[in-house]
Amino acid sequence: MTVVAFAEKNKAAEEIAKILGGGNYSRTYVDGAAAYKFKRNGEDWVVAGLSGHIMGYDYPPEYNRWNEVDPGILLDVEPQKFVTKENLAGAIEKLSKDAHLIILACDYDREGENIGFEAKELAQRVSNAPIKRARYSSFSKNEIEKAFDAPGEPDTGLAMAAEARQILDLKMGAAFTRYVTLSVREKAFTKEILSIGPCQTPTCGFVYEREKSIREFNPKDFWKIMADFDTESNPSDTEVKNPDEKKLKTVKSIKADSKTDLKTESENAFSGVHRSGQITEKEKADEIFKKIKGEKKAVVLKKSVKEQSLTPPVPLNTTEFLKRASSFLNISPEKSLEIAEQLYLSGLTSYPRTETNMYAPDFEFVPILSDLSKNPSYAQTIRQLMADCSGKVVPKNGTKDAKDHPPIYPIRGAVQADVEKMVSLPGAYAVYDLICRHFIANLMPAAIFEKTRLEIQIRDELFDVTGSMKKSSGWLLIYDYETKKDKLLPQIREGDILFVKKIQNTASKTAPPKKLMESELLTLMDKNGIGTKATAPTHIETNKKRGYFETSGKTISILDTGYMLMESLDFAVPILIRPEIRAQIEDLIQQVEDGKIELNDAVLTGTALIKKMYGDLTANKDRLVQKLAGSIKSEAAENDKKNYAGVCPVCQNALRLITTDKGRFVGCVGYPDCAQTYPVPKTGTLTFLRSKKCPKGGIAVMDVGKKYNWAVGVGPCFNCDQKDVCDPPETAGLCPKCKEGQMVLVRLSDSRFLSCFKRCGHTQSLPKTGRLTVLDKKCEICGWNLFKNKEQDKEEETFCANRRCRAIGLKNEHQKNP
DNA sequence: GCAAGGTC
Repeated sequence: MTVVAFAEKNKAAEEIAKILGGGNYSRTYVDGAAAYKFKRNGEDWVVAGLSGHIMGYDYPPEYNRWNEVDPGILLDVEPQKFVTKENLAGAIEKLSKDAHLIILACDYDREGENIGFEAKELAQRVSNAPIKRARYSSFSKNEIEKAFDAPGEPDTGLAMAAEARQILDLKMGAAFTRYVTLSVREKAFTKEILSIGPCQTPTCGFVYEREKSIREFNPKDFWKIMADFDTESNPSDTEVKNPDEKKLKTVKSIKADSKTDLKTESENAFSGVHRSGQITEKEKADEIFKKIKGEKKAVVLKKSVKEQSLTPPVPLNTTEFLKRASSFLNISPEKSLEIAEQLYLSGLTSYPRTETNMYAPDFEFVPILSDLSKNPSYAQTIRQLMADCSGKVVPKNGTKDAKDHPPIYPIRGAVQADVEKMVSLPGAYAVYDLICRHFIANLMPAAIFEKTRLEIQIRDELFDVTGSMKKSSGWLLIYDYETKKDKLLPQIREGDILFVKKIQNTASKTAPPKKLMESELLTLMDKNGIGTKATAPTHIETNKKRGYFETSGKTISILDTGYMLMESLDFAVPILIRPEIRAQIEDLIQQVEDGKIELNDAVLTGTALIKKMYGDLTANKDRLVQKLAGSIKSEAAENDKKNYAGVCPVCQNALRLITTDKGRFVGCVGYPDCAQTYPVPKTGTLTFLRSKKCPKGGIAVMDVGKKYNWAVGVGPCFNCDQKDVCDPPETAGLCPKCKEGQMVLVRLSDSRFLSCFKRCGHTQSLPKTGRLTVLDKKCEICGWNLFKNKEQDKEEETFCANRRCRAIGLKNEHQKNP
């Protein structure tokens, strides 16, 4: 007879075995699941490590044929629970058979309780043994022993809360996703899925809101009055009263200047901003400027110097870690989490999925610090830290204690080569290094800055000047991801007279909001309870995969499909793109967790809520489909490089070259809702010239049969009065046949010749090889432009290409005297 | 083929 315990993951199972077995345990495998055996108080114990959920919800197979099932039906059908990991299910049954006591020992949270219940359900198929629950939130010996010595009862409410979430998420996701996807496919051919979900959609909503405020932004004019001051009348005059002070200042200034601020002419020069800051009325700015513009002197009215301390960052939880990896290392949340997972599995850092940002009171920092000293990049700082606090380090803790896992911290010290050997993902060392530096920085003293403020008066107008100088690096010594540059000011006292070097009144416009950064999105998701510590990166990836938004570096840009989907939903079911949707479902789930309502009631109420939204969505089908089908067709057209013409001025969808049996034209993909078309020439191969922009506002410029250009919506380029500006032709001279058109140089891929621009048909040959250019000089005999040709290994040749001219034997003449 | 949540 045995005590069998199930932990949520392999590592946890091993930790538990290590503690309860007093260091003596052995590992076996049962159906692929690692199980750790040991003896405890004379009893046999087995702790098996699971791998997250073993079961999942899905619709019965007959509802999985999209084309045969009305998506709305899915809201009246209950999803069923299936085993998704057969081998683990088998392992649970095998182990449970011989158990006289079964202990659920998954993570102490909602999903952990639920995973435990999955194991419980499987165990009960083969065993009548009592099933208990061990609750622990760290792997301290004390806590683990307590949890397993006196295990409690499983918490049905907590487990059923997760159950409610799974059912409602699936119902909503499946019904909405199928409805939108199938509706759009009625109008636009696409294999892509347009998905909707209670986490992914509000995530996209955040990006949409920012994009909308950028698009709707109205820049406003403002004026700003700036003054440049100097303590000396002539900055090049280096006469110094106190040589020591001067030397010191110079050193400081060079430090700042060499990095960034090369504008400063001397260390005695600095600039200030008029007290009014951004002045919105031009008259007011002009009036101030007029009053002081000739002034040469200013007086320092007030000076204040304050010390400001910048405390170190609190310990890393998952969200904070992902944000910093994105901002500092430019690594996406998904990749960062993957790297952190590998670092964790290699024993280099702690468990990466945690909400907690404070250490347990008995956390031992010193052994880790001394191990980290192995890495020479940290050794010096750690030695200093230990010396300064005489071995008693104190963390700067955060305030979140989710009782799940400790913050992310380094477990072992290692140098770059070792880390890269253990985790062969790009960025692995950068992530490890960030975790180590963050850990050390957290234990270090605050950084101290000296902030100086000056109030300077020109006549009776006030200017503000600020300066800042780092007095003590503190934790910034090891955490130099965001270096703040010093802004140095010369030594100045109240009452000093300054020289005014320049006063400027500059007109500018207010800038639109910036695009959303990935780290900002993570903050928004965290704040609004979208996803969990472990899933935020997945929701971002889902949106990228669906083509709703994309990231370039750290910034996120919405794509057309994403914008149109959000815009349509914002109109039809506004709650769907906002965090409220998650909040409402979460509220129901919480009631299940608290035992206030039953699982069934939560599913019923939640389903009713989803049905209401589904009704609002279907009522606005036309609008939704029109916008989305348009954007999907546009995207396809844009990818069809050969035929893409540009953006339709009427409906903003794509214009493309359409060829039918009856002819060809440029038309809008929004057809039949938008019937915008433009004619194109009937004959000749059409090629879009992407580098050419029509100065008369043509949609695009195309090359027609390598003969002439055509601007879509404008007409043939040779009739255009902008022709010379836009596309100066390489002309030789008047056509000797029709005497109307110019002979232009036609360059084809494999040949070149002169052709009449009026297309009378007259052509004339040119040298077949060599680098050919049309010169500005004219032939004195016939008035044609002269040509220059340089063939490899030959002398450069200048000549008149006019056959008639050459026919009368003057070629040599031209050559001699071009 | 649809969601979100675990974890490898």
